[in-house]
Amino acid sequence: MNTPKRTTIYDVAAEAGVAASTVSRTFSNPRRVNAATREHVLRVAERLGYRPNPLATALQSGHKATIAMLVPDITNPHFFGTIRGAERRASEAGVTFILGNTEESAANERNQIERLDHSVDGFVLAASRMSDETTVGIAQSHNLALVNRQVDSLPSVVVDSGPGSWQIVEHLASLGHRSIVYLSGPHQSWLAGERWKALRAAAGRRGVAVSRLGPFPPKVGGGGAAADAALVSGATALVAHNDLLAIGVLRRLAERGVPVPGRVSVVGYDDIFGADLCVPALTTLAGPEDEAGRVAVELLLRKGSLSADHPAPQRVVLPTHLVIRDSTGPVPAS
Amino acid sequence: MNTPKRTTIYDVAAEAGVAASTVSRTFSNPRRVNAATREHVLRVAERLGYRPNPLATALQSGHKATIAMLVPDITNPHFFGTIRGAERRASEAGVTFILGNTEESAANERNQIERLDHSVDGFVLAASRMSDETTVGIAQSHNLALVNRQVDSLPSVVVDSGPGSWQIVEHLASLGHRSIVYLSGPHQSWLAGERWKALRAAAGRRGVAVSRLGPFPPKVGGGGAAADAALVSGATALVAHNDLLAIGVLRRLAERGVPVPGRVSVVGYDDIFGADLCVPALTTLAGPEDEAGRVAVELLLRKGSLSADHPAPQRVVLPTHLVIRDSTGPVPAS
DNA sequence: GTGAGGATGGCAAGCGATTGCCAAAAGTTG
DNA sequence: CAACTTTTGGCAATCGCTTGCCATCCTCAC
Repeated sequence: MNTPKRTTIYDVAAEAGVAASTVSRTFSNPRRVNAATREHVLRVAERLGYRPNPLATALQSGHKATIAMLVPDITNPHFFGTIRGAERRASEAGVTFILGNTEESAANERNQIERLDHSVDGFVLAASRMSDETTVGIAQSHNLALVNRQVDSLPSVVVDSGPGSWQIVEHLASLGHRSIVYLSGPHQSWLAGERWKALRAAAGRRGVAVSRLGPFPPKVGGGGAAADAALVSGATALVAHNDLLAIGVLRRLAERGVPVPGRVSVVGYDDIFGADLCVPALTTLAGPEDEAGRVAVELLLRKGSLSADHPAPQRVVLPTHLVIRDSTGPVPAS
Repeated sequence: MNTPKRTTIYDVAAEAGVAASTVSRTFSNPRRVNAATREHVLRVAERLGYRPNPLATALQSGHKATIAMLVPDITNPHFFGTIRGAERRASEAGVTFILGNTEESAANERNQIERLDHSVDGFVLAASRMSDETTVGIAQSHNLALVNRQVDSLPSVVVDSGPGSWQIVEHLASLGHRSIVYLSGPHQSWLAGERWKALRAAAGRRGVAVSRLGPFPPKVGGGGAAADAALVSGATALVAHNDLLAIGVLRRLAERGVPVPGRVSVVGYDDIFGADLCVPALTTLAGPEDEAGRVAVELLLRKGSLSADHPAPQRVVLPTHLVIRDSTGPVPAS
């Protein structure tokens, strides 16, 4: 509010009897100044309570020490792991962390990027809703790291749905299920597409029938319609696009008196907080979401210091594992 | 990465045939420039894809259009609601939102404030761990809005534990409980203290015995020790410092074969996601956490434009309500 | 026709750092 | 001791925008 005139390099310089440039170098390029002088300047700076002004630094040098993470829906617990991991890594690196919500809209996503453009060194885009072309276009002039999305050779980290989906199918098949229904999430979601593709492929190889219903809103509330639709399909195993939806399905099934896993088995994706609290506890594909956040930031930071000898941007794939709880069981005898 | 030379007011000025100051005013103080000129400048700016650089603006004018929110533990679902609300409100106001984790440490909190000092217009401090004195000190030179903490007359918003705790006691008493145990959270937590005080007062007025155990870590993992300790106390009703702890307690109780609410009743605070998923579903004191986040940001923004005619900084208290689910029931006959 | 006053645009001085360039000082070498 | 290289510190320009102050130019009233 009241600005008590923060101390600047000039104040320090005057007090220490050196030029401002020397003070600046003391902080930004210490080896450029004599050890004795440096010590002295540091001492004076300390005494005066000097703090470099990141804005001024950024304006001149372009180095902002700030990154932004954009998520489609900050409400969705699924993202909290990723947010957490990203914030942690950023904080460790002394980089300030901006969080933005894109409300599931590609346009909104673009806008935020525009807005923040000048203020950050790069963006972590979680489950981006933008098209491949748009993304590539933006990557031309911005540092990007994608989470749960792959576009060309842009740096990305995904929690692997391929093997995971295979595990799900394997698990269900080994319980005797011959027919699976996939309750899909939003169609603009790349991840939703990947999960479906992987699931279908796995089912094909295992000789299990699989069909897709939806899209359903990936929230608990979406579970009602999803469960009802699944029930008429006659499938004995339901795989939901994510845990939220799965929990909603479980709830609806309970309402309708359909025993789980007695009559149908239910599987989710993500292993969010709460997946082991519901009844029956949810069998779900767990992935290292925190890790995904960390790695994404890592990629961004690394890219910043990219030079000729550095390897090209990377695609990281993180392993998943199936957490088997109580919502899956042997196929009913009938 | 590669900087494609962003367009500046000078580019726009040159192209439009006016001075840079005119371009600047067109954006920052439109009424200061002739309507026709303004239109023209806007058109040119649009065509050139000009975006004001917030850093330069902030450096000169001091107006950063950015706020930071600091939470003690980004891992705790309790804060999700508040974070969400705050981000939303900030976004609505066109203010960028920085999120920081303080790892439950007052020192860390101070550091972050120092670091971000130059970059933001103000801070939302959620469940701050800093002492009253420190907080007041910082408030001298920084814009603060407190969530779930009250210090002097600093702007704050709290989810009211007083009436809430009263409701809890009332509910339990009406079920016949005569003896309550409070399973407390971290002692540095202001909120923990408030809850205990309110609970004790309410119990006193209602003639119910109440005692405090703990502190326990306010996480699911803390529930084990808490449940065990509570059991030996012989109380029939347990009130946990928050839902995480309550859920942990529920879990431990189940392990030990203690029927809930058959033998003991359990109540939590916060109504986090998952509170209605566990078995038995948790009776808990729900508060408008999102709202708290919104209001905190609101207070901050309002304070920014504080002038003589404005009212003094405010203390907002948000109402709670008790959500009665399945973890509370009549006191056992024995 | 003249002067007052408001509207409008431009000039230039910052905001607080970074950094290329230069010169003085110090260190090396034969 | 001369000639040269390396260190070290200072000068001043610059990043992109804001804003106080001044000069015009219009309007309007008398």
